[in-house]
Amino acid sequence: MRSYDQYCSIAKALDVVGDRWTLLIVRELLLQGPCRFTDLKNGLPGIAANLLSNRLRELEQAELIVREDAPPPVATALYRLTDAGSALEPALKALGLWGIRYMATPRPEDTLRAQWLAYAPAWFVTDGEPHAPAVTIQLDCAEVYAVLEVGEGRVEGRAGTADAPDLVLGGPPQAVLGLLTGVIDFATATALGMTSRGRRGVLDRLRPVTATH
Amino acid sequence: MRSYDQYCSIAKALDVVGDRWTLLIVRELLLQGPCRFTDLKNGLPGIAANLLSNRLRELEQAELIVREDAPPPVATALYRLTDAGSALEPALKALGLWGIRYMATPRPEDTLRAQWLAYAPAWFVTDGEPHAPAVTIQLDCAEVYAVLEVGEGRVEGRAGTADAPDLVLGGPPQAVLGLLTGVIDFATATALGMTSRGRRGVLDRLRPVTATH
DNA sequence: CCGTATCCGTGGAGATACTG
DNA sequence: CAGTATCTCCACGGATACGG
Repeated sequence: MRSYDQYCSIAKALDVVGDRWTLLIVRELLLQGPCRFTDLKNGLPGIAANLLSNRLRELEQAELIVREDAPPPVATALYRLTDAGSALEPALKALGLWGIRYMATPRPEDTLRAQWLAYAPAWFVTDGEPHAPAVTIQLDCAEVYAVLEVGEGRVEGRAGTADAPDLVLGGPPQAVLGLLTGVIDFATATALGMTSRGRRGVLDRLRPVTATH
Repeated sequence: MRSYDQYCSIAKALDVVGDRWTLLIVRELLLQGPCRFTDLKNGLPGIAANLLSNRLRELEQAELIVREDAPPPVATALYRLTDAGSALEPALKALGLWGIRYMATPRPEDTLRAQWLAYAPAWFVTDGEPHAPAVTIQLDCAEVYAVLEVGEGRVEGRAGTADAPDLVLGGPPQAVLGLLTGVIDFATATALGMTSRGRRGVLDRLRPVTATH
């Protein structure tokens, strides 16, 4: 990216990560941990292979990622965030928190990945009853599965399924995530097609994070 | 900007503000308040007039800014952030905090504006002695003037000059801002050409903000 | 299978000149 | 002063082919 040539830390940050796709690559590495080229390509639907290749080289030169050889069983290169790269997490969180306002309107052409289903509640919702027993919520949106573990004041998310979840939410992603992030209520989510099975009362302990100015 | 078509709030945010120059336009409106076209052009050295024009139209369509007629004395259009536009402030702060790491290396071609000199301490530094009397620091970097008011736990910045500052810092911007944001110490700043006049002890009450993960 | 390199069509970015 | 019009050029996106 051409430099803005401005002595301003925002402009400097954008000089490094302002290119198209760059921040989304960092997002994937934050959510998934060290990735192979193909993992990244799968997590970034729409990116061209040559562009991903270019971006990874640029990120490596900027020392936001390192490329390293994976241990024996994999035998391929892994891309991993450096400390400087990981330090982008607060910026991505702030941007993602702002972007929630655009998650309410459904778009059929939008793709979905399990890790995105998991990170939104984990980043933008807290556990309002830290002393209550931990609970597990299973999310199932359009064949994409994620698990939320709620307890000790935190909400943690991961892709995949749980054995005995306390609550299972299914249906359109915008209904499930809208409910979890607090932009719509239970009745509205249900009207949008959300299904729920189990202890829906556990939803009451979730508290949406609000922006800190 | 072409949409990423991903159901992810970060991607959605970048769909709206990921275009080149867009976030910097928001930065100027946050720092300067409502602006005329020319104010923005001056605050964004390097932008082409047509591109600024395009971006303003896009921002207006996205309802991040409103274009309104200024009161009689000015008789021209003013661009003002909406609530949704102002809500980008935490994201810009997080990005700017991350970008501070690139402020240490001097680049002769970088431009500087007084409002950038003012916002960095105001956003990234706090007053560590909230009960001490308020003090005023004058910054003078390359003919660019800004004032910091430190007191009651806060640091506020503005472009311009002060009558009787407690401390005056001058010299290369990277020395002055590097010192204020805590990336270098007083001796190093002095070695880089920073000059100081007045009560340098007031610097001890400044506390750099660290990223909140 | 993993990743890179090349070619090409399209659109956005940037510079300049011009107009109300 | 506040933009608009026009032009060139490069980045992006997509497809394909190639090297390890």
